Amino acid sequence: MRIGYACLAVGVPHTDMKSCMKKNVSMEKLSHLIAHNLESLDNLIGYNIKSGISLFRISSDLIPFGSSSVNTLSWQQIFCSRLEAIGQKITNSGMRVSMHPGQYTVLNSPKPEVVQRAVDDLHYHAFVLDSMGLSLQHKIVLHIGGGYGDKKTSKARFLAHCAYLDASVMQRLVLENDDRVFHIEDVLETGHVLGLPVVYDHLHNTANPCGLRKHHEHWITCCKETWKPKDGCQKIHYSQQDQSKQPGAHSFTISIAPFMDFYKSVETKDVDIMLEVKDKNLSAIKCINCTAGGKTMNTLEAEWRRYKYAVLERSQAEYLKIRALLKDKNAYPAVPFYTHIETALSKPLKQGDALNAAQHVWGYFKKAATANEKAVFYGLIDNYQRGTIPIERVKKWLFRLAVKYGETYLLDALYFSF
DNA sequence: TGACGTCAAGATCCG
DNA sequence: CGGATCTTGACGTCA
Repeated sequence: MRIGYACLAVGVPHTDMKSCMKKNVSMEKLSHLIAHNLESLDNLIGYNIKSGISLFRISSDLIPFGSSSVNTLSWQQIFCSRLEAIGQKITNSGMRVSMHPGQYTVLNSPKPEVVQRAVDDLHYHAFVLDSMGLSLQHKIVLHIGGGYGDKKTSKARFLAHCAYLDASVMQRLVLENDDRVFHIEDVLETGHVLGLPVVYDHLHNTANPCGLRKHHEHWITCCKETWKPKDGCQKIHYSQQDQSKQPGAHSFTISIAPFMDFYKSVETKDVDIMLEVKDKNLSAIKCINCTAGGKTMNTLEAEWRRYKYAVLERSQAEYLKIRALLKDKNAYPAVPFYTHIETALSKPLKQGDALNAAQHVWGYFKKAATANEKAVFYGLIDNYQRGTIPIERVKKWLFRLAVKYGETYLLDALYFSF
C-alpha cells in the first residue's frame, strides 16, 4: 500500500515547473526551461524520498510543448542522461511514478487532427518514462474522452484509435473513469477488451456513477482483475468534494476522518492510492502518517514544526490543544493531531490571531534585525491593522528575513505557504 | 461564444 | 525599478 500525490509539492523550494507561451518559444528558452524542470523533478524526487512518499505523478509539463511541433529541440538526446539519472533515483528508492495527460488529450475524437495530437502526446509521455529506464509498473493514466452524443460509438472509436499507439504506450496505458461521460462500467468494459488495467477514481464515481449502484469495494474488486503482475500493484484515485464548488471539484485538503473510513474498507485489498487534492504532498504525508505502522511522536513533532504558525494564525485554541496532545512522548495520536490542524486551518482569519502569529515569527529576528528592518516590520503591521494591506505583505517580509538570517526552522514553515 | 480546470507567463499597475 | 496584482494562454468538448 502506497499513498501519493500529483505533480507538485506545497512549501518545497526549487520544485516548480516553468513554461512559456507558444508564441515566445525558442530553442534557447526551451533548453533553459527543460533543464530547470528536470532539476525541479530531481528535487521533488529527493523530497519524496526524504519524506517517505513512494507514489508520485510526474507533471505532463515536464517538457514544455513536449509533443508539439513548435518544440524542435532535440531534447530527447540533449537530456537523455539527465532523465536516466532521475529514473535511476526513482528506481533505487522503490518509488512508483505515473503520468496523466489532461482532459485535452482526447484519443477518441472524431477529428483526425485532435486524434493525431493525442497520439503524439501519449508517445511523448511514454518517451519520458522510457528515457528514465522505468519498469512497466510506472503507468500513463488516460480517460476515454468525449461522448459526442453517442457513447457506444465513442467507445468503439477509442478502441479503434488505440491501433495508432506504439507498444511503448500500450504497455503503460491504464484507463480511468471520468466525472462526466464514461463511468466505471464503461471503462471496465473497454479495459477488458484492450487488456488494459483500470484505475477506479472514487470521486469521479460519485459524480458520475453507473446504473449499477454498487459500493466502491465492488468496483475496486472488479478493477483488480485488470491488473496483471507486470502492471504492478492496483492503483486507485481518491479525492474529496470541495463543498463550495461544482460536483467533481477537488477539496483543499484530505479530511482525515472520512479518509480513514475509506482506508479501512480497502486496507486489505493491496492497492496504491493516488490522492488528488490542492495541498498535494501535505495530504499525502497526513494520510501516510495516519495509516503507516511503526511511527513515533518524532514524526508528529516534525509535522508540528511545519504547521504550528499556520495553526496559531487561525486558532490559538487549537494551537494549545495540539501542544497538550503532543506532551505524551510515548503516544502516537496522529488522527486527533491532524483533525485539530484541519479545524484550525478551516477557520476564517481574524486580525488579532494573525498579528499574534506574525509577532511570534518576528521573535526569531528581533535581535538580529537592523533598525531599518524593524521599522519596515512595524510599518507593515501598522498598515495591516489599519486595513490598508493584507497580512500576506507582512508574511512576505517575514519570509525574506527568514531567508536572510538563515532561520531554517522557519523556511519550510507552512505559515508562508497558506 | 464561453465555461470548464490548471498553472504559470505575461501584462499592467503602483509606489 | 522591483514588487504586487490582474489577465491570458494552452488544450477539446459541450451547452
